[in-house]
Amino acid sequence: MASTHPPLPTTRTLKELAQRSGISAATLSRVLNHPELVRPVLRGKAQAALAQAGYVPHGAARSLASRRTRTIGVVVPTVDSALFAKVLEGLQQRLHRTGYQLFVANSAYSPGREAEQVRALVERGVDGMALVGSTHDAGMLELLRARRIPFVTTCHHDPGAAWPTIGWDNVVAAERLADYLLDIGHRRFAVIAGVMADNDRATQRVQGFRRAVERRGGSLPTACVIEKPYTVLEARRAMAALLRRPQRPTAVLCGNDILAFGALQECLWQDVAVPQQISITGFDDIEMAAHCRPGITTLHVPALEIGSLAAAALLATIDGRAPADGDEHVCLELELILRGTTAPPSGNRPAAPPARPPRASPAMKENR
Amino acid sequence: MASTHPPLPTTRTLKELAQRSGISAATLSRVLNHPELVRPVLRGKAQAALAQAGYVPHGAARSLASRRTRTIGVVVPTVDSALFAKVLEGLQQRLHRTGYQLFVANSAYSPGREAEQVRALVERGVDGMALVGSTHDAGMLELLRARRIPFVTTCHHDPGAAWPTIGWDNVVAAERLADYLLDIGHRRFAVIAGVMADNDRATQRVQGFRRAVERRGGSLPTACVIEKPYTVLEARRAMAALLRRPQRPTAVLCGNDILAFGALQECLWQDVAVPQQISITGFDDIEMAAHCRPGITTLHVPALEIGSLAAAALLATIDGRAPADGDEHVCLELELILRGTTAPPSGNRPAAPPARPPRASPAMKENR
DNA sequence: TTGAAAGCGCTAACAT
DNA sequence: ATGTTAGCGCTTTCAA
Repeated sequence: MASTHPPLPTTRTLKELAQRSGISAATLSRVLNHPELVRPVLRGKAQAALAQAGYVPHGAARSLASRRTRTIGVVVPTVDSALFAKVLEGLQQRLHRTGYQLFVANSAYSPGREAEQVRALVERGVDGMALVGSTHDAGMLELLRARRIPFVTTCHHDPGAAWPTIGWDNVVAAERLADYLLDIGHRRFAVIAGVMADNDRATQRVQGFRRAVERRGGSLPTACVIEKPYTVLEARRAMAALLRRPQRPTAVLCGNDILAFGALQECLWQDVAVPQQISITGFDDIEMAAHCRPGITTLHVPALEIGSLAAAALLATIDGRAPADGDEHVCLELELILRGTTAPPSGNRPAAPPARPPRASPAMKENR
Repeated sequence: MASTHPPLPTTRTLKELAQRSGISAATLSRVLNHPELVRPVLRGKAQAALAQAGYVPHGAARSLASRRTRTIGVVVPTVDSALFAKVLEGLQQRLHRTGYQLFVANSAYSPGREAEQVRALVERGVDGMALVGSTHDAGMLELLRARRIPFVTTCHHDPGAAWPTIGWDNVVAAERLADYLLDIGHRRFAVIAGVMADNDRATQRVQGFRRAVERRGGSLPTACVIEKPYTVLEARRAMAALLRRPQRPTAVLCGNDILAFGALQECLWQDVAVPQQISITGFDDIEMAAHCRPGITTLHVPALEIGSLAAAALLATIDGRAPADGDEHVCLELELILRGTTAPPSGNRPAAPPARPPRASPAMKENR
């Protein structure tokens, strides 16, 4: 199976290449890094020599001498999430175009684990880091500060942070969702939230829901907030539990679209009509939300854009440019996407609800 | 906002630490890398000094001297896929436990782009690489070979490959799915496939479908194979087109669960009963497949396991151990998961189909 | 068992 | 504009 191969080409280093090409290693290096400093004729020769030798720079040596690695680290809670995956794509797109590579690690929603991963990446010499949210280990932040490693945090908004943040205000966004449900007449809510411990985004969303309800004189007792990991299965279990309650909520606010999808499917399996008997909302607007029947009412998070803005902010800081003015704390407005999972509570409506969800499927037109 | 900070600790390097601790840099280095070579007393002192100084090794210097980076690279078609995300998680789990970090790049399903990314990662000095499938740029493979960089390929099966492969046989698996539909009486098929150009997995799945059909004397004309990018929207469009045909297929084989989900939702939106009027199958068994109504009949791909097996194979090769015997070409058997999207074609059944999909929801029991 | 010293391959001052 | 030279911070012989 393993065939014999020709011997390895012997020209691996610049020094060797310098000797056999008659061009000094310094010039060769310049051609690689600052070609404009080398006269076109020589540059051409050098490039030919480099190409002909199939020269591949030695990153470690390069980094040791230049003190940069052209490498960025990112730690997300998990890569197995439609949202964070898109953020990663956004980061990659921007970074790869600029010749950077991306270390990806996951924190599993634990600040301690995040700190470990960050440290491992700092050891690898990353030129910058992207993180998620506001909840971080103090020692980790101190390490980043002491080492002067630029970093940004994403998917949240924190105008007080001493570093750039790229995201949105989870409290305000969640509030808007609840406000909408209140506007159309709902008063009896339940929440299927993500696990809130160490998760500022999940916590803030619940805060937003609660604030909206209380502002209208209602309340959201903790018994009405079910915390669940972000899986479809767990969301179904939570919804199943809610449906068993003597007094069912008329609307269920979910911590994200995965939870909303699970909640919705459980209703469908139990022949509970959505939105006639119960309304459901999500958060993130992942692809599925637009296409399932009924479509999920949610807030659109421009995840790709957030990734690419984060990359841009990082690159700017690395290059010594301060992030463009007013860009230190990008706070995006999330669009409210009304779909089929929400309607006024049935008590509020004059006639019997239609037997089936609406047939119209506008999502076929657009792509989000 | 930017407060003044205490000056940076001055002890950054081993040399400095050596001077102020009275322990030589060599010993300090040994304590870090081969602690068993240092007598316990000295080792203790050294560790104390290291810890107290908050010493963080300099990866580039380390790599330059030791010729390893404790870094692995992986290039997947896209990170924004439930399947590849899980493979990445599997890789991370195993790798992080061993002190490796992961570079993640995406090929966007293009071998040329994959080659670029691999080269960039080789420049970064990765100790090993994980790739997807069998379709690769020849120059890229040559680079990996010349540099003696261990690599594995995943999500396919190729017993002829000169490197370890971890995955399953897409032809055989697809065949099994089609066989099942044939067994329950289907004869009129359509396929919603992934884009096959440069995608061996997508191509082989269609081959498998076709082989099964032809083996029973049927045929799968190219007009019945619609190629689409792996998005829910595109799958819906494909299914909409199929539903418009004068002679509808009784079963639609989809290239993966995302396509199957889209196909299913389009049927639901159009009030086409699944599986009574049309059967649908997926591939991968992503979480959603178990929970939507009806559940999607599919093949279960143990993505997490594949990631972790790939990591194990890589680590074994890096450590100079050959992958355990028989492990060079791991070919996993995929379990066929029968759910609600498949049933015998209606012509084959005695009575009228039930008006609604089945209520039973076994997926609540297990987690996949 | 420990320390001294020689690089690892490159970049960036510094000379020319 | 190009070449010479001195490190970058660590690991790893080698000698003691």
